[in-house]
Amino acid sequence: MVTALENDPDYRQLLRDAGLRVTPQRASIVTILSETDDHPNVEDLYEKARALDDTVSVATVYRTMSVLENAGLVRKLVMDDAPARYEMTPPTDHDHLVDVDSGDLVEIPGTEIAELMGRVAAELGYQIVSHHTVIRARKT
Amino acid sequence: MVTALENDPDYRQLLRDAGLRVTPQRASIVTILSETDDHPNVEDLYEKARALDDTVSVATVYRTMSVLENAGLVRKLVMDDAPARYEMTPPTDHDHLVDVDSGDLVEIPGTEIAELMGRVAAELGYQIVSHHTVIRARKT
DNA sequence: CATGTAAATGCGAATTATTCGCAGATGTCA
DNA sequence: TGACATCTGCGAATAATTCGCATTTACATG
Repeated sequence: MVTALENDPDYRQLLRDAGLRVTPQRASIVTILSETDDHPNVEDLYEKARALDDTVSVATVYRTMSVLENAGLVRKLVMDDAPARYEMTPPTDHDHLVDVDSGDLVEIPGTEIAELMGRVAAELGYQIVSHHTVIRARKT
Repeated sequence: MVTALENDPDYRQLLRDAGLRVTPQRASIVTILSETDDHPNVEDLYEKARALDDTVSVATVYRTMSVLENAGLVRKLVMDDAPARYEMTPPTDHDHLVDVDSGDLVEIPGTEIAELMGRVAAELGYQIVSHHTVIRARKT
């Protein structure tokens, strides 16, 4: 069930804090993205957003995701052979594992990976902006 | 300088061992990929392959990379916002770091990351098929 | 609240990377 | 030396994403 937009001042504020205008389209998209547990691609978002607000266009979904990614509110997950998926930037970092047989996307909990990467980047004289790991694996 | 194809039975054997036919196009492409230190995309490969053998077509470069990737001879590096790049599957594993300012692609040496991922995947009941990490970072 | 203005939107066309279909060429193996 | 499955080039087709532009709209300011 999707919460009525009027009851979600949170997301509106999130947008404002990022210096972005709060449009109904953006509100719908962010609401959907916040309330889902999976990692939708643009098509998913477009369809669900349309159900809330039938003025949303695909182009706007793309533009919104780009803008949100830039603002650091959203993370883009680039897949090997499928359209990109998105998730709200998670409070606790995690990486992803794709089940090559079923296509499932599993979150890898914990910060071990992130910590190691930070250390490794530091050794090379770099500071991490973002990192993205996708493991392709098969159930044992 | 590019070594004459006739002097590179290595790559030809590599293809045969993978059950693939050795065509001049594939030989050119594999030679180029083996002798380069950077991580070319299809366009790079196409241009360089043309210099060796002007019958090579883009479609064949794509097909060859796909076939080589499937055979595990080549690794595809999926970038966020640019065409995929390729490298020969390295004897010692490594991951990649993109300098967000210059666009440079730096190899991360060592097996620490790979080991950690193997462990983490195992904990989730999976066995790694491949993993791919791209760190986006900025010089400190 | 009226309103000027930059920012955002929808639409469809354009781009970009990649794949496909097919007819002809060519490795490989008997 | 065939036979034939595999490859190839070509150009057309797809799929994902971006762009151009005319119109609308959020929102700061008076």
